[in-house]
Amino acid sequence: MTSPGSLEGTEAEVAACRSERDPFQWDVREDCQVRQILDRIADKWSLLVIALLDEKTLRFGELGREIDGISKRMLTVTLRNLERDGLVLRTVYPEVPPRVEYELTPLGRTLLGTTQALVNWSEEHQDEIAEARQAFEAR
Amino acid sequence: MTSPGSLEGTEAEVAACRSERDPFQWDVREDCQVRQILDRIADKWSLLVIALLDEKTLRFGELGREIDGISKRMLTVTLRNLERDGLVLRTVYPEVPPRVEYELTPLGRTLLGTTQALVNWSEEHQDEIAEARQAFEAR
DNA sequence: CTGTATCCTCAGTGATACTG
DNA sequence: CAGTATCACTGAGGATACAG
Repeated sequence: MTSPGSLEGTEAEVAACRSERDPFQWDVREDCQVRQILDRIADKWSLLVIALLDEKTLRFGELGREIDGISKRMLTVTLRNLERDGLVLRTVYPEVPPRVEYELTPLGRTLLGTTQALVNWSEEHQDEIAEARQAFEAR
Repeated sequence: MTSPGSLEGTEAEVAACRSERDPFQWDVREDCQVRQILDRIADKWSLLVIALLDEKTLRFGELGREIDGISKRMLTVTLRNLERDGLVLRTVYPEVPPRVEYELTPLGRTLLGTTQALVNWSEEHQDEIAEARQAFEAR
C-alpha cells in the first residue's frame, strides 16, 4: 500500500509522461510523477508559503499571520509536505518558548522563479480577467 | 451576493495585495485578486488543460481522452471557468453530430510560458524530490 | 510559541442517467 | 458528440481543545 502523500511511481509510469507517439507532446497520465508533483505544489497554500519564504526566513507564527485565512492545522500540513519534498528546511531552536524557523532549501529556491512568474502573471493580467468575466456574465 | 466562481473585489482589496510597509513585499490577503486567480489556475485540472491546448486546438472528447482520470463533468466545469476568465475560446460548429473546439486565447497564451515552466521544473526535479522523500521517511 | 488530536462540515469531484 | 442534471461521497480543510 502506498503511504499517504506518497510521490512514488514505477519507472514505467514515469517514462509514460512523455508521449511515445511524439516526444515533444505531453501525455497527461494520472500516475505520472509530474502530475503528482504539480498537484502538490499547486494546492491551496503551498505556492503562498513558498512565495513568502523568498529571501526571508520566517517563524511558524509569522507565516500564519502573513497568510490570511490559513488555519494552524493546514499551515502545519503544508509545511510538512514541503519539508518532505525537500523544498523547505525546518529548524527547531531548543529554547523556551520554542522557536521554529522555516526557509527554502536550494531545491526550493529553484522553484521560486517559476512561482513568482505565476504571481506576477496574476498581477499583470487581473484587469483583463476581470473584464473577460464581465463580458462572459453579460453574455 | 457574489455569484459562484466570482473573481470580484473592491479596489481597496486589490490594492492590498502589495504591502504598504514594503512595496516589494507581498501581502497574502484572502480577498486579494491575485489569490483568487491563483486559486483558480492552480486547481486540479486547469493547468493540464492549458498545457494540452498549447499550439493544438482540441475537441471536447479529445481533451477528455488525453487527460487521464477526468470526468465529463469536471472537464466541462474546468473549460467553462477558463472560458469565463478569457483564457480559452470555445467554438461551436453547427453540425450534426455537434463539434466543439477549444483553443487558447491570446491572454491564455501569455500564461502558457509560466505553466510550461512549472511543468518543466517538475520534470527536471522529480528525482531530487523522490530522494528527499526517501530521506524524510527514513528520518 | 509551536504544534498535535479530534471532530465535523462542506465544496469539489465522480458516477450515472438523460438530452439536443 | 457534447454536454446537462442529479445524487452521493470523499477528503481537504476549519474549529476547538489540549500538550510540550
